[in-house]
Amino acid sequence: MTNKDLANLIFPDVTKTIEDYEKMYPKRNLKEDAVVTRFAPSPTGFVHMGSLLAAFIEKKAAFDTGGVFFLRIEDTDQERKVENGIEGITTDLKNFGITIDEGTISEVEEKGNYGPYVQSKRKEIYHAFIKYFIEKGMAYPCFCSKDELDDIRSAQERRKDRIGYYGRYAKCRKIPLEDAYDRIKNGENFIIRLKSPGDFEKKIVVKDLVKGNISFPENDVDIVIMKKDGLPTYHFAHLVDDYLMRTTHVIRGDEWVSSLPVHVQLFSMLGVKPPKYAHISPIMKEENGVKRKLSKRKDPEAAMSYYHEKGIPTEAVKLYLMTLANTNFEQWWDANKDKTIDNFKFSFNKISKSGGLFDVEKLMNISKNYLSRIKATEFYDMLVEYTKEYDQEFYDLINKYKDFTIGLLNIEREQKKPRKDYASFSEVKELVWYMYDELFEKHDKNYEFTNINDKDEILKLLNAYVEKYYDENDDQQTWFEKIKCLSQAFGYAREVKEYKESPDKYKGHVGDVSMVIRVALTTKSMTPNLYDIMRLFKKERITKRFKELENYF
RNA sequence: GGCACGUUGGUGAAGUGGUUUAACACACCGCCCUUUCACGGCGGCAUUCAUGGGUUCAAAUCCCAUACGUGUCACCA
Repeated sequence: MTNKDLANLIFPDVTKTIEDYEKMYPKRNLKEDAVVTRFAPSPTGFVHMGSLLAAFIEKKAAFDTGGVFFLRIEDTDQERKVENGIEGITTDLKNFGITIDEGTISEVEEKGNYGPYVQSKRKEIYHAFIKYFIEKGMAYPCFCSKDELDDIRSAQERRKDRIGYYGRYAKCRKIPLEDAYDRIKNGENFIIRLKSPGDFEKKIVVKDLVKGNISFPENDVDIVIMKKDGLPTYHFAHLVDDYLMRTTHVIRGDEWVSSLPVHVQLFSMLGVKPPKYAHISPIMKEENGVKRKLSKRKDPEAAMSYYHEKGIPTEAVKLYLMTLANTNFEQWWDANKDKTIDNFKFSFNKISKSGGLFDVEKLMNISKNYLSRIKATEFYDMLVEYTKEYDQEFYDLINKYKDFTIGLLNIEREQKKPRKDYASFSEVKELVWYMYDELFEKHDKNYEFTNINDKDEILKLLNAYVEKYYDENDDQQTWFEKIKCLSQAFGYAREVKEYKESPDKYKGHVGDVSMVIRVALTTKSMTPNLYDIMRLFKKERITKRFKELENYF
């Protein structure tokens, strides 16, 4: 009786060897420093912001080095599986603009030469590897029931011993080959465990690209590598898949760091080089003074759809994730205002070691910056997309007045320091409603007059202005010069300075007069550049607004 | 409880033994300003890097201990 006999009994149908698979999936033909990464989620629903950050980093690392980024579905836990789970992942990635080079593309399709990319379809590959482990005496069947395992655990707790199936507690490890053979032959239930060669007293040092060198005791736990349903556990699937798919960098959440001793052990038992590891910290959220992991269930901002509905451009979310991914990105972006994320070189050692708080405020600020830097036409196109889905009325308006809207969005945009009005598409309408007559008519109006608020004075000023001064063809300088003249004619100072020097001589100053015009047209005391607004309005609408004010009084 | 990692302002953080009287950004506060792009401008905001000890001429940076936080210890990933 040999290990081989046992292996053949357990896997009578496995014909391919691991060498066959190594040949089927050869080392990728890429540049020396090209990085091969993978996003490997379980199909349990939408993609969480933390996973998205990982996917984003994985994509970026591969993109920067001319490598490959692929999507693998980890569905070895058949119980957690969710209906259309794969679809949820692929569409979330697509909506977020992360394209995959290889892997699963829908519930039923995939592309690339290293598949299948869905773990439940790789059973026979895993079996070949598990068979190999058994043949080599590196794994063995375990017949322990749930109750027996519980007993072991409570014994360990009682003795204040380490928890786990190892050393003298690993009782199935000692079952003679013949006995194991017979029990399996008799149809007894079993799973496969790793025969760990590790020694807990010895230390190993594992290099992590984010956390640096981490030292652990060697793993001596005989972990389960194949479950009762015949599917491998995460650890074993990780070994087989990332070896065969030739992954160079495993980027994942830091809940995996404590498994590192198991993983490096697995790779060394197979006799192959492990990938490089980068463990990223989770995104945190603060609530009632307590920090906790951003939760898929409790926090709406963990889902992509949240940003989509709010009309926060995906590019802004990406920029924010980039600042979380590489702490030096923000400064780089500030110094390279015309560049995009693609121009930025990602580096592993600039990933933050500890988990940062998810700061929506900061995200909004980044969004403002982003939206202020793009072309008005780009902004317009995205606004059309957004309103099409969420605001039919505004959608119709901006389509009807396309050039006008673009002109409006372009106010104070093409300059060194563009105006930063908008953080999201959902707030545009509330900021510019007064620009559209259709919205202006039905909107609640609260004219925010300030220093000059006498009804008659206001109407006199406005009348004189349209009749004697305003000309829609004036350039900005002439236009303002005329307001100064108007001010002078009504006893207001031409310059603010003059007024400040001798306030008794004047009723106010040119700023006060400008304000009257601004408020009369828009009802608001704070608007973008008044000259530009008036250019867009033209004389007709200006007179109309002034008239409406008369009725309002 | 074992193992591992982390701890710089309200927040994200720079910083890797001396140019740090701790960068930058967000938030906050003050002042100015309504044609200086006011969703701006200027200024302020940690005598101190969790705490205590040690090494050193010199420490946020190195070492030790303590506290706190996080992860993990499944036939879940």
